[in-house]
Amino acid sequence: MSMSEKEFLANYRVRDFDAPLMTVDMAIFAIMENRLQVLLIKRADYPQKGEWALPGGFINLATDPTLLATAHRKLFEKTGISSPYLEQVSTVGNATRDPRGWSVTALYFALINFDAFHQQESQRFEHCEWVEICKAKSMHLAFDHQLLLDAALVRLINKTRYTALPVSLLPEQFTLTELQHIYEIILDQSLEKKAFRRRMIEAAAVIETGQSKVVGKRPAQLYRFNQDSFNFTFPRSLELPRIPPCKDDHQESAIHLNQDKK
Amino acid sequence: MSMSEKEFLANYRVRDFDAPLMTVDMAIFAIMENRLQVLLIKRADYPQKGEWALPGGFINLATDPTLLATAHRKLFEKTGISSPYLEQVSTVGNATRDPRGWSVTALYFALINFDAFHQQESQRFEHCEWVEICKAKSMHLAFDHQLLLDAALVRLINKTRYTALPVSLLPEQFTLTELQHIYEIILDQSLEKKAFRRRMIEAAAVIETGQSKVVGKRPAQLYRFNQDSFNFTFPRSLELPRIPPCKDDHQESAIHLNQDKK
DNA sequence: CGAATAGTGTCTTTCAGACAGTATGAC
DNA sequence: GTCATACTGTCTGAAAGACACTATTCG
Repeated sequence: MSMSEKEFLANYRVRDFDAPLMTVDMAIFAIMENRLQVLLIKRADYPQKGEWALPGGFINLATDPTLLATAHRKLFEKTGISSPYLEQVSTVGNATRDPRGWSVTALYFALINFDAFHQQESQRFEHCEWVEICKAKSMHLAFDHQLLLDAALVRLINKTRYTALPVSLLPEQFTLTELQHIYEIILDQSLEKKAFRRRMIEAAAVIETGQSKVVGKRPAQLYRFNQDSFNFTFPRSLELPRIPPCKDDHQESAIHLNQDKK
Repeated sequence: MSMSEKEFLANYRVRDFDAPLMTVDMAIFAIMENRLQVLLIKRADYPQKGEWALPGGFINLATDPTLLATAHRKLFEKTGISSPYLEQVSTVGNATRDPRGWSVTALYFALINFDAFHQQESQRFEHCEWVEICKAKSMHLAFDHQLLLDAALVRLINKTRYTALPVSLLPEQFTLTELQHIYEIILDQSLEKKAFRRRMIEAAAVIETGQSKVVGKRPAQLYRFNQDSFNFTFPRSLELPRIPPCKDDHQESAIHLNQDKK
């Protein structure tokens, strides 16, 4: 009752209280072979040994200053990359997701350039593999990692519609055609070239570097991401593909419906 | 090595490992007296006894099935409300935010109708108070709760620009003028009446109930939220207030700039 | 030259902002 | 009638979509 804050803290023993397990899990995305891929590991230890899972693990209370630092550490351990795009997606906690007991995981997602990964891969002994999204979606993953992967994907797809986030999947310099291609892969939808370029350039999301790159026939201008627009969002989202007008029948009634709106 | 998953789990002792403290904190918002307010409590116990803080606390591993359930329980304990708008904002964890040690908190934000709160207030013994946002922002709050409050506010303000979220601050039925007023309070910006109504009605975010309500002179149509559009987002955000054109001087050059764009 | 890729001109469409107008009811 | 509040008509403007067009390089 008359204890001071100092006394309270001196007598406080964290271990005296039940606490849930706390982990950090990572959905690490990259583009390779024209597909969006996610890095999965094959669990080397119990529980769920041998199952495919998102990389992740415990916070190192001694060395990780923050939760974000834990995520950076995990990412670096798996990919050798130290400055990726990294964002918290959500935190899931319940009594049943881990057989060891009540457990909470903070899910982060990272976007990396696959070339940067490939070069620095070396010091891994845990088996890990890049898996195409459509395949990963149909796999059985450990714990509730299928749900986590889904949440990360939804976030990526949503943000692709109104930000320049996907630049983080490309190297420093890129052509607008390459960038558009990445958008199309993520959204699984083709985009209008002119509208895409106008949007990127007029909002100054990307900046011309002056250099150019020859891939096919005509050389293409190289662009880089405008760091000023790190938290930039476009004033409108990219639209969903239009419902192709049903030409078989009912076309007239559809037109009537549209006119009713006016 | 040759241990089975069953054996592993039988020998696993959660307490054998260091774990951070894990809490859930709540930013509970309501509108009263034409102001956005947040519910703060005066901490009854150490640490930070006597300081103002966001309501929150530990997960009850025995009774809370999920993290969201913990948030619901906390909210109910403080407000008596069981079906509010409740959403996870973010999770903050680091070694320094709590003097007891490495600690993680999952922040949720809730929107409630103040009338619903008021009626059911009774069984509280911990001192709690509604505080206007501008005042709360200038107060000293326990731990990093000032940062948490800020994160929740940013989320609320952002979502107000592109969703119908603020309906959760009103009773079941409301007039469009009332709803617009709530938007204006949150955004601290006046909105165009016609544009606001068109947006809400044409997107079917709200539905006419047929009933009407007399407040001032002419009776106003009552609307209710369209549950179908729970996860609905408007195709565009409400715009920021235009920069009022500087009439003192430089007006001509401003006009030139506009024309240059064409 | 043709083929292929890079990049532009310009019209339409959608939806928010502006603002003046009309409608309804209390007094 | 006036006044206040509810509600509408309709023009402007910003930014996305559609699509035909030109430009540059390779062979």
